[in-house]
Amino acid sequence: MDIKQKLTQKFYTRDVHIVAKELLGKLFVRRIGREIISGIIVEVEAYDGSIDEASHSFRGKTKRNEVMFNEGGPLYVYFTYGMHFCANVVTGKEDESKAVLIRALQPVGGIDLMIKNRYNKKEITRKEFVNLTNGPAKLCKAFKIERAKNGTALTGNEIFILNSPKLNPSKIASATRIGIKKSVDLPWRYYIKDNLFVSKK
DNA sequence: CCACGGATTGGCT
DNA sequence: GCCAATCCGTGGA
Repeated sequence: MDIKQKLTQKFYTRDVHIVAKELLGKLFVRRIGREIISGIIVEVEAYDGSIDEASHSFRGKTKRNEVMFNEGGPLYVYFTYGMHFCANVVTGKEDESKAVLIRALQPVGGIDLMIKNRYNKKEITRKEFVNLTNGPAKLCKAFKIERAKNGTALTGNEIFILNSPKLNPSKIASATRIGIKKSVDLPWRYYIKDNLFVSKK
């Protein structure tokens, strides 16, 4: 079957909510030179520029959000709070401006390098391990994703996502999104139930 | 465990 | 000038 295959553009050009839910359980992979870092996607949020006031693209295209207006496939990386980067998977057709924020990963491969990237040390506590990738800016730090990665094609070999069987819907929960002040009631956050690395129930 | 506030840049009103 | 799709340390229960 198509286990362990890289997701293709066709996967990303579909509806943002379908893509968001199907991304759960898939392996997010980052190659840095010869090293590989990877983690299972366990929490995401959908943003829809056409009807969603919380979306960066709700008020139209700007220099900052222009990647969101591409056809599904690239990574949209934004800078916020003066110090953090967060990563989104752009979905849908050209000019739709819909994207999926990656909120949390369960570390799988390259964990030593993740720890170095995030804490700049070797030994960490159990609490620090749980905090390695359980938030959108935390995982970007661990995976070395910053401004220069904005627009990176997920069909390339630097940042990509590997396919895996679709999760049973009973394992997926939906809830309101975190950290926004507009469109607060939309239940567009999706996460894997009972996973240790989900940022918030 | 929870609540609160400071950090710190840059986008856009 | 305002404030953000966040994180972390502090202080109290």
